Amino acid sequence: MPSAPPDTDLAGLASHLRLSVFRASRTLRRESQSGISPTLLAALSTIDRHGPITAGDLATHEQVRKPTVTRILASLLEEGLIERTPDPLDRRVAWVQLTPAGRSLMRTVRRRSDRFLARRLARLDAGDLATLERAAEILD
Amino acid sequence: MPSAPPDTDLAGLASHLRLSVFRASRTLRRESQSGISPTLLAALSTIDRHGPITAGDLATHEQVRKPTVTRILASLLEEGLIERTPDPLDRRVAWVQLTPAGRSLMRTVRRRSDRFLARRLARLDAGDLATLERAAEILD
DNA sequence: TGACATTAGTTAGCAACGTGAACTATCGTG
DNA sequence: CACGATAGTTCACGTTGCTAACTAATGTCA
Repeated sequence: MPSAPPDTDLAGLASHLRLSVFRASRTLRRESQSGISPTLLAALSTIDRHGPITAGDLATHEQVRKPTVTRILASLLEEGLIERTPDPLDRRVAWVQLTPAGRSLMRTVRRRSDRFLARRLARLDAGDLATLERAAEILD
Repeated sequence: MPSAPPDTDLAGLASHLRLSVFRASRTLRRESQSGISPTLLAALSTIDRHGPITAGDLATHEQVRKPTVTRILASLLEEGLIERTPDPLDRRVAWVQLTPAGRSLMRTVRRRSDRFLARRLARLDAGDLATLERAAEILD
């Protein structure tokens, strides 16, 4: 029913989308199975993609506050997945990047660790896959 | 590039979708603004839609374990949004349904409380909206 | 230069959320 | 009636995210 009042559509879609995304996220969190939590993995992925990055920029990308980033980075450091390099010009900031171990983990995860989700996706047809692909971009 | 090896596509999509859904959920959680947390709202919505329901069935629908449901229901009860009716035949179970206050809240939320998300959705074109609508169904 | 605002990041304390393990109460079945 | 299965609860724990308040370094401007 694409001819319903736009406001109604938006509100309904917003409500539906919120619940769906929320529940999907909960399920994904439970099925992480990559030895690293979704939170850490998302951050690691961002650090991987955006090269050396500061904590502040990471907070922006991850849509998270700075104290949260502090803790995320502490965990990743502890796991040996990232390393910090102090900025020689501005001693308040440090640049963060993946260690070889971090890169290795990202490769593993990207290549074969998403079995759970991939198996579910495999049940969908090409049209639905395209829809999800596009939806992911829109969500970003 | 719809002709790439299916496995590669699936893994990439899975990885992308995971991160997108995850971050979107985080953002939505922060912007809840309906006087009730996303967790409670999702549960309330399920109770609303699936009529009187038991705690176990709610756990299944919400993709959550039973102890979590216990706590969710306790919160909703405390807020006066739901009520429990003991099953007369099986005294282990109780049926949960919305109170008038709960129904009223759901109406409000569905109708106009999703301003944040709706405002963002308003920037998208019809095609993208349809995509998201479909994606929400697929995610379910 | 030296006071003051700004910026980067941390620490501390709090609350929400979800879990597994162990428990109670009830039900069904041989 | 004993014994296993089922519905829920309690308990203790870990993760995640936040705000408020802090430290430290930087920039600005009289």
